[in-house]
Amino acid sequence: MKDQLKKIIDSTLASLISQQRLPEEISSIEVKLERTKDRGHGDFASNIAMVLAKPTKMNPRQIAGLIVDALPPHELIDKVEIAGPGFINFTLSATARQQVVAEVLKNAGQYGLNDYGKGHKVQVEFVSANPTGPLHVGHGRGAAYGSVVSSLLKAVGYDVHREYYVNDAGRQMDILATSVWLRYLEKCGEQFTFPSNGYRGEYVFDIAETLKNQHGDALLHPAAVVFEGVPTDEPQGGDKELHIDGLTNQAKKLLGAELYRQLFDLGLNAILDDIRNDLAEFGAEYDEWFSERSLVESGVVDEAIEQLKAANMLYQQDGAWWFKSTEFGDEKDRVVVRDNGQATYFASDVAYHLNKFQRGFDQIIDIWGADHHGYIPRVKAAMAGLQQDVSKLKVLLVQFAVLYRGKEKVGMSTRSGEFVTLRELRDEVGKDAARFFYVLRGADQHMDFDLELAKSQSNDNPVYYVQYAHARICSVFRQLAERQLSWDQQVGLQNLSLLSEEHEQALLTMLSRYPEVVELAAITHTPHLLAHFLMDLARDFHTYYNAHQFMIDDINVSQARLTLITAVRQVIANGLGLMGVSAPQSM
RNA sequence: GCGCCUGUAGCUCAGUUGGAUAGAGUAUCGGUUUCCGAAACCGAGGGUCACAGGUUCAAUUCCUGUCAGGCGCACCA
Repeated sequence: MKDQLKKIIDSTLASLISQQRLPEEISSIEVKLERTKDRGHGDFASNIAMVLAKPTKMNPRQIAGLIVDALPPHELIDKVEIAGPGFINFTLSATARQQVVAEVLKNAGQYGLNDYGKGHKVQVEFVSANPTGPLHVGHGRGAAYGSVVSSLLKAVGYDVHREYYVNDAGRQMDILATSVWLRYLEKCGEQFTFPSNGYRGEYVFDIAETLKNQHGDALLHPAAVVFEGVPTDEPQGGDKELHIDGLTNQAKKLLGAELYRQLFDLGLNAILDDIRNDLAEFGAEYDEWFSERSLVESGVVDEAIEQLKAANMLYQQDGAWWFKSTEFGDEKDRVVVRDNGQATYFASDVAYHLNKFQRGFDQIIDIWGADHHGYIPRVKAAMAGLQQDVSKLKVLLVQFAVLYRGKEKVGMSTRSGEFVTLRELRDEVGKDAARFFYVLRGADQHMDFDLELAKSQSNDNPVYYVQYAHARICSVFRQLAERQLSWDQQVGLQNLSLLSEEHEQALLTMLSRYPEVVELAAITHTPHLLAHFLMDLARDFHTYYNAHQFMIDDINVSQARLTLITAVRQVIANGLGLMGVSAPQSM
């Protein structure tokens, strides 16, 4: 609808230019057409006359008059008016307004989709939490946001590849393996103080239990031997990092490479399986789980480092290899290989991103927690240094959700084991409410997540409001059957002109706005626009429901109304579907 | 100290990338059911859009500065 109107304006402008009534150079100016906020201003408004005022040195209202006079009569347009400082307001014809109903019903589940991004491959990486423990509610926001952004991009025609980057290499995983081993030793009867920097969560005990069941005493070493020569822990006046690293080295030495790997993999797989399962149940689907270790072990990380060296992007200092990221606007240069010869996390991230570029995506979207924002310049710098087109890489930051329990702020730390897991949240609030709640706010908005509110099955939760609208419409049709009445779509479509109530007009407008909302939400990566649209649509429906009846004696009006609400139900279902939220028949 | 994000109704947040009289939910107060689901609807009050400048036909929106909050500034991930 909007596109059709735009074309009409464009061609009118073109003809005015060819008649030399408007100067040539304005042809590059893009016509902007917006939905009006106020029904009194018609359906669409264009500010084109005001934009043209300056370059043409003419009065905006005068230009508007020129355009309006040149506008050919069109069946879609009922009325064109000049208003305010020079807005051109378009009011659609009744036929134009009604045609959306047939369109919705014809396209059904496809209504709202388009091929804006057709032929473009886009990769979306999200969550990518370290597999050192279960996902917590902080990850939930990234999961909900990432999966809805992916769905939206798919809806507007992109070829979307959803990916989870598994950090299954590196020091944190060693610490997890060490933690599991120590809990195992405890279960074998050894006594010692658990390291302050180890993972203390309940799940570590579970994995240790499995380890004991599978391997018996095979990994048992006396505590005295294990702790021999290990630097003291922080509470004893030492350094917690050196302490835990020392224990990891002991594990590797005492167990040997083979057994250590088995221990390591047991922890990794247990947690990764849990994360996979958790995300699947949360409705966050992935096309690929990309292993960091595979990059390391296949030599891709070393290759990337060599490429940087070859490009003269590295230099050696204090025994470490540094990347000249300051040359690309970063605050300081970054270490790629430590003085102990180990590659940093950054090194494998460079390799991973290089790999993404090499896979030929037109767009690469990274969705990160806001705490990683300092990372953006160095990753972009590395890609620039490796001659990649950095404009393809877009990093979207998801701000933190600050947890509250009523008025009480809830602290979170994976290490200490004190956190609310995503699974707990899902168990108590349900997938639908959790997803809707997360996506309700813009990603760059700091969000207050009140667990009490989300857990309470109260009506404060907006998802019920939208779902209820859907269920209510389903209920109307159940009533219809009960009363042994029928609905004939064709009769309804033929009588749409009888939908003259203001509430009905408002619903027609909402239905036709839906594709515009989906497209905008997709392109700007702002799924909350869709959530808000659905709440608005649900509100318009509830208002309509309370004001008018659908099963009435006037058959033609009745059929038209039933047809209208069928279209409303379809759009709600489509929108909720994109959000990964169910559209229940009853609730 | 530097960088990123944020500041809009008592509270939680929208505001169509610069448009017309700044909107919802919630809370408060008042109303609605012999009628398809009251998890709903209708109405009322509630604002110096943090503050000060600037850009222009037009600024909550863009720029600069100040103030306040969150996050980040490792040879950690």
